[in-house]
Amino acid sequence: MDWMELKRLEDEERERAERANHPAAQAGRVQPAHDTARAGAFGASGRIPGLLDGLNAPQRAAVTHTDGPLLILAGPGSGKTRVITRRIAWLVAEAGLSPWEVVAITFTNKAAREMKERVEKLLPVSGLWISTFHAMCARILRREIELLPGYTRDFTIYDTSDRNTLIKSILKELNIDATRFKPSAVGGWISDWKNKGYAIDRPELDMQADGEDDASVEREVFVAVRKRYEEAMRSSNALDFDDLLLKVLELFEKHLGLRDAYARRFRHVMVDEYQDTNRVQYLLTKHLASYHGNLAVCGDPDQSIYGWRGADIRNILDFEQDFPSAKVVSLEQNYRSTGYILKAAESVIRHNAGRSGKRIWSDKGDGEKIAVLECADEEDEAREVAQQIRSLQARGTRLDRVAIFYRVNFMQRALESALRLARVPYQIVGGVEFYERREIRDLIAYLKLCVNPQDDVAFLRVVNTPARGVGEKSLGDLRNWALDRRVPLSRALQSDEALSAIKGRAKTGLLAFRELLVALEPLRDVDAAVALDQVLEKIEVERWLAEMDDQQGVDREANIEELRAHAAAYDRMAAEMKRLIAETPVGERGAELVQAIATAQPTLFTAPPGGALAAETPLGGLRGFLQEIALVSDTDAIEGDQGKVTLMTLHSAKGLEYEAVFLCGVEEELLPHARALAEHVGEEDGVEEERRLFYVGITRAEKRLVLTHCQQRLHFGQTNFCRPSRFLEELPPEVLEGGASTAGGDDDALGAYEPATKEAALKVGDRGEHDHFGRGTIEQLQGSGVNARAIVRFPAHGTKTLLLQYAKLSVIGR
DNA sequence: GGAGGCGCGCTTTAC
DNA sequence: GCGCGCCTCC
Repeated sequence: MDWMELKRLEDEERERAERANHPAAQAGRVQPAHDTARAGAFGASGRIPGLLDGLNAPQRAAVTHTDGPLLILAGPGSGKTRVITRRIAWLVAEAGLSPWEVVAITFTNKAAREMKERVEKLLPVSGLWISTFHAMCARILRREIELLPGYTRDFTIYDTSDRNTLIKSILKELNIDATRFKPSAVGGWISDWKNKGYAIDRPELDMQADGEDDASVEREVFVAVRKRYEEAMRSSNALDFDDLLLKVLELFEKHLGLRDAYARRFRHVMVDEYQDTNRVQYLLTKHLASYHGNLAVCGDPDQSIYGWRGADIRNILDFEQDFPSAKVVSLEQNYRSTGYILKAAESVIRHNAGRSGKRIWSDKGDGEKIAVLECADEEDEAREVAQQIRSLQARGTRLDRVAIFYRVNFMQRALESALRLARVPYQIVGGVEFYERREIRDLIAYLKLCVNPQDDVAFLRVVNTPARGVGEKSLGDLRNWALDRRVPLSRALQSDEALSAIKGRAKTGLLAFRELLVALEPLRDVDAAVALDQVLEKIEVERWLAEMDDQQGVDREANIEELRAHAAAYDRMAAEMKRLIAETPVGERGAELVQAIATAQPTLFTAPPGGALAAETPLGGLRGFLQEIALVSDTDAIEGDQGKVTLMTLHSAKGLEYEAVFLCGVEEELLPHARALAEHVGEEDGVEEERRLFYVGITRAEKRLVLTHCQQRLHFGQTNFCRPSRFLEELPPEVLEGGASTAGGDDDALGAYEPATKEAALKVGDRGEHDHFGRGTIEQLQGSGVNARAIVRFPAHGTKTLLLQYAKLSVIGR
């Protein structure tokens, strides 16, 4: 019997088992007393009172729609999370679904965690399957990947820098000039290519499909590297982020029985932030919903900001064509921001073409006007922001309700030092990550080797860390031996033949490392903290630290300590979850439900103890810890109530809200970013995505919004002049504070700047023309410099105060 | 084979 | 302005 046939049989068997275990098929077996599985774990409605309380009409419609496809167009602050969580609760309590029949996909782990908590607050259930695409796929793969040749369930996950390291060595191996073809760029090509799902359905496609000019050298490089990359990944038993999704897609397409098993299991599929899904995610979603057809997606085309990593806004725009029977619900009422902020957001986003004309509105008052601050340079900007935050704090705003956003990470530096100087506590999202630090990466490489010795990237990282006298030369020999046979380095290391050519110190070192690897082997099945301690002991930490000591020795020790704490915390969490599941505290969790889950446990998703609850069972142990840290997103670490201001990029800000928001660097070339303005980017596409980014930033603010821009900024240690962003001109003057920084009372250097020249050219009584308001007469002139304002009466729109610096007001006559 | 010094290039955005 | 990579010297 050949292999494929064997797999088919397995799939069919799986399918049969699934069918047999389907709640519908065994209702009688589950709970004779209550018809639990069908009628709802909580019986008649009324068990969960008030599920619809406080919802507006469209929100209710979204919550109660239970059959067929559903598109929820959710403007910012429209209570989307509320709708999703209530909807999940509704499906379980009213529509009779079991929790494990619902899968909800969120954009970050943090969102998943919060959503799960909120649902569990509404009704005492467990076993909900709420996670990110990546976490979900990792979990499916831990179970199913051995259906794909060459992989085992002990696979490691490579992050972007692991990927680049591997590509770098491949470039070297293929004699390709790594200065001309940067590993990160080549890695980016590969990632783009994968995100589009070409590997599945159009394997022959190469980067030509990206619309790149088909400069043949580049294409050759791409094709050659990609091939080697895939080989090396398989030999290392490693998957990159894109693979996590792609391999599941591959499994689903090659093994329809498996696909169907999952699709049948998930009677309802929900995807949040649907506007930012890429093609692979789209295909996965379709597979998951292929059996029951109950797909609910939620998103906002105006907040699509991940085009650059393959997100395809058409997924959401074309949903109705895609699912002609779809019900569409628009959530337009905003519960987050005050009027001026919303008005600003709306008039900005209006400048994008091809929108659906969705509006957002609020019944809150106008609120505070938006401040636009012009600053001398990035230090001045940072100081100003820090000062304003202090005064907000003095007026009673909690610091954890304040955020600072910026377009690019490097802007964080100036802000950080100003905050430190002003003694404003802060936390930074992303940027220089804890897990990026050298000693941490080294230790993680060791841990990865425990579980998956085939991992060549990890092997190469630590084979000579701490120093064992293994240099380039001897390592080269080993690598060639391994390469010739297409085996992992750890295998080569086991072979005396491979080592035969190596002599002296290097040989001693390699033999020592070989022994070390053997000693690490038993650690694959222990708890994370135990494994880490063992590794630390075996590599002789003190010596290692001493060796690394480049006047930061103390820091490193603290970092290692922190890693230990993380590992121990993970172990505790996993143990606690497993205990909970094993003991299933009946009282709080809904007795029938838990029983039903335990009995109706389908064959999927790891078995006992705990039945279907295993859907949320952490993998546990070292493997689980490694998976967890591979998939944490930057925003997952945000602390909510620590009395700290939060700093992050605009991209990280999606989905969050703060009482006060400072958006820095609202300048041409920064926002919109120069790259988005480059000729080869579809000019409009680029700017429109930047505008959406700006829109996302604005709409995070509840009450207070401050936009800053500088006259000059330090770039690569060079001073560059900056112009205010074109987006500022798109803000209606009436939502802007007239007096900029003077409003707070703690005014400083602003008045000292060179006055703008515009007001000199205007006189009361002049006739002017404005982009939005048309022609009008100037009634009054106030302020000077950046604060110069004109009060203009427009016959069509009434009297407006225009901040001359931004208003497109031209004089047409006196 | 390892350590220290110099020079280059870099900055989108991230799971 | 900094980090990484390459080069040189021990």
